[in-house]
Amino acid sequence: MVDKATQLLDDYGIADLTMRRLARELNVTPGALYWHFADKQELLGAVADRILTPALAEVVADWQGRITAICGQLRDALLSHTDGAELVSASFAAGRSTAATELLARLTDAAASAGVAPAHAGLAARTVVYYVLGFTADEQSRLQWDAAGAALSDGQSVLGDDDPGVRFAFGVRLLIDGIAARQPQRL
Amino acid sequence: MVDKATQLLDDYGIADLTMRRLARELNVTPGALYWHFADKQELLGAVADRILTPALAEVVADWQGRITAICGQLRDALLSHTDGAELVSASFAAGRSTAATELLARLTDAAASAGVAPAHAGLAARTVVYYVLGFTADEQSRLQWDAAGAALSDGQSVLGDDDPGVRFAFGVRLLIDGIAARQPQRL
DNA sequence: ACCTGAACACCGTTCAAGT
DNA sequence: ACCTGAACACCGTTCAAGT
Repeated sequence: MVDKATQLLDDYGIADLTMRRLARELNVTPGALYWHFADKQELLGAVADRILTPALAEVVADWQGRITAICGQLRDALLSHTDGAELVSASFAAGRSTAATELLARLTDAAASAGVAPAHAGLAARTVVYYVLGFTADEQSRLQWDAAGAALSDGQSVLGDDDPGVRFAFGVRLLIDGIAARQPQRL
Repeated sequence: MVDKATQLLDDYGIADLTMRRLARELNVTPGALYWHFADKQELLGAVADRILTPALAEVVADWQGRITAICGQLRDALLSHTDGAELVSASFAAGRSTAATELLARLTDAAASAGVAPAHAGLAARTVVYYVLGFTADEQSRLQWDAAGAALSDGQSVLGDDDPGVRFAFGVRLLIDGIAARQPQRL
């Protein structure tokens, strides 16, 4: 069920991931889905959890390394599925992905390790998540847009400032520096 | 047309801001709307622009002051309309709000003033926008959720750490410190 | 220039009834 | 326990034809 939904997402995108279409693909009536899921959001949350599973690999490192790793794994996971960033963003906002909640908890932990006051660590973590989701949704929509169209004009650069990975890392470092400045005092 | 759409948004929320409903409210046929707007996204972009107009008030200050002001004005504008953050987020992501683009340009300017390399100023600006949209969408959904329900349980605090304004400012400062760290060298 | 009528191709959700 | 049939109340978009 979640398998077929994920496959539908990958093959046709989030706009075509409808309850009716999923039912058709499973050779059941639309109503049948409502015995397994309370509503569409719950189904999407389950798909989000599936997408996020690879991003839950544990990492042993200092707090900067943990944040960098989680951000990178999260972005990779989102980019691995058509409209992945958009779907996970929606499920995260609706609070219907437990995996997203777990990821947030780990970032909160890392922020606390950085010396951010307990009351603020969760805020710092959310700031990071908003960035990764926003950046990746943006990247993915451009990516998918010119995948279906121009055969990438390429432009000038050889290796650098317009590589999405490099651009992504810029923001991650910005956030890490901002978090570092949240320590009670610099040592 | 955009007036009625905005009114519909304020009164019933984004889910009920449909082309058919807007047409009904204007005493026209759904098809009539497509003489004025190419599609629904264009209409939503126009509503987004309307919402964002108050956030375009110019501010004279140093770069930190400009970023803080733009973020605050943006959040206020979003909170002034039902589902404002969600609607503007969608229009921004789809690149169909010119006001959002203008706001991004101003943040890019401020980041450049901060000494961020020209190639990176736009990235820093996007990071800020992702934060404001993410934070405010989150805040607004909670706000609207317990506006329709429990008469706010209130909890413990008297003035502080769980005031959304204070929480919002935390992230803004984090971002500003991160941007400051992007300067070629500290003076 | 601006709108209607009517259609096309869909949605999410509910729920009595069946097996 | 799990699903069907059938309905309810909708969607966005197009386009010939009218005024």
